[in-house]
Amino acid sequence: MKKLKFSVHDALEDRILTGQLLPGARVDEVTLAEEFGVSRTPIRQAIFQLAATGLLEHFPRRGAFVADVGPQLLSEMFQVMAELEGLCASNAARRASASDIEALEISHSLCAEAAQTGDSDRYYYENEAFHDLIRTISGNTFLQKEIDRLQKRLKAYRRLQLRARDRMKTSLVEHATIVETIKSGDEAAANAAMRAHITIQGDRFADLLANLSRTNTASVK
Amino acid sequence: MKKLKFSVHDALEDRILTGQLLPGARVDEVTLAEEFGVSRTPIRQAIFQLAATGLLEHFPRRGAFVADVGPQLLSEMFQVMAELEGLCASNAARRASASDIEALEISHSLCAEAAQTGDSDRYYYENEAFHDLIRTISGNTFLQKEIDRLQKRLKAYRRLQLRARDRMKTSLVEHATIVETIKSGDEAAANAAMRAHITIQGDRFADLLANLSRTNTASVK
DNA sequence: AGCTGTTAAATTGTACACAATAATATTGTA
DNA sequence: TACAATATTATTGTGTACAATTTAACAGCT
Repeated sequence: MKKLKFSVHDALEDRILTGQLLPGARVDEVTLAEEFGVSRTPIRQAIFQLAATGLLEHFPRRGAFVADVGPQLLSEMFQVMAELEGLCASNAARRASASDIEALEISHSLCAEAAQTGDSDRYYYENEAFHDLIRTISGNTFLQKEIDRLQKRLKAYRRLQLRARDRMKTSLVEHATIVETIKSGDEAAANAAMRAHITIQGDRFADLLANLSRTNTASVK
Repeated sequence: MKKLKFSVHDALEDRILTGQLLPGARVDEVTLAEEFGVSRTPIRQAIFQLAATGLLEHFPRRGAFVADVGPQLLSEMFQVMAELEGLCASNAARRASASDIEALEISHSLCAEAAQTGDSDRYYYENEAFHDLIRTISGNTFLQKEIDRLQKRLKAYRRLQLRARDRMKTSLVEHATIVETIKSGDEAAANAAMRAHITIQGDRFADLLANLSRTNTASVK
């Protein structure tokens, strides 16, 4: 029976995003209700909302579960993500002002610092900032929201991602290309660079997930 | 107090999509409750779900309203839609089997028939079928769902769309190009053709909306 | 033992009552 | 009359009780 500062919706979402609630886990109304110190009603509200955004799966009269994204769906989601981020890059290449470019180069150098120190947590953070900035420069707020939604659905898995040092290096090189293409205003090139960048991440993800499910099924047997 | 066959969620969604509930309209819980012959609880469930998908806007303690999409947001949504449908076309060009091509050509000829008779309602229907088919051929189910969501959010406005004869003709020509590019397996060309097709629609929409809001503000004054 | 139909327990769906808050109306004063 | 403070009304948010349905447990049968 904890006191909480934000809404039940946010608290539940946070639990999913941080991995306290793992994919496939059952989301029990009464348990959460007494845990949050509220009745079932607001819990149900949150569950329905999260189900609508895709973070939960809800089956009538059978309860809610944390959405379990299989390798197939994951790959599909990354394909869409690559396309959307590619569009951001196109827009950014077309619209970026001088100060935008400057900010982008600063963000990129921060990524470079993080990569050099080998601090993968910091790189994760700076990388997010880098992509966020491009989305902002893109200027399409609807596109931003759609990407945010997709990111949330992937975040539960991203937590498991490999923190390989070479990935950080190659990622940085890709970022450099993206910065260059945006700087030069070449929409098509920026789009292609960003799409490739995201697609590679997706492939890494897919590999990881394939490994995990293989070891899982092995240990279950 | 009507009896209803589907869920409150679907019924409410239907009212928005068919224009019985216009953008900006207030969605009153008690009114809907007695109208559907149920209590407020299931109505609230539906409202929260629809708000999460973007069809409704919900303000705490102030009620829910049918989402009112301004010209800016509308344009942004169409840009995203163009990108997503473009991706479908790319995928379709890569994956289409011989029978897929055949089905696509049949669907296209049905559009042509509708255009020739000048039946805009029928063309609307056949056009949807044509696009649906391409999405299916694309094979990305996640992408399909995302497009469906977006379509729903636009449908409330699409109802208002011009049924100009020349648009039907040019649309058909664009369809022909799309079919050709998919047939030839040229991903990039299919993508470009589809994006252009959707973008033109979006521009038409924006024009229409601009006119409407102009006359609206004029009549209000 | 394996299967099937019935019964019991657990869990979700709905209704209703009350609490909290925002919107509106009213009244008093300058 | 115009404005401001207050009171009233309406509407949403939450808690709780009960109904409906699914899941499981179990007994009886082949």
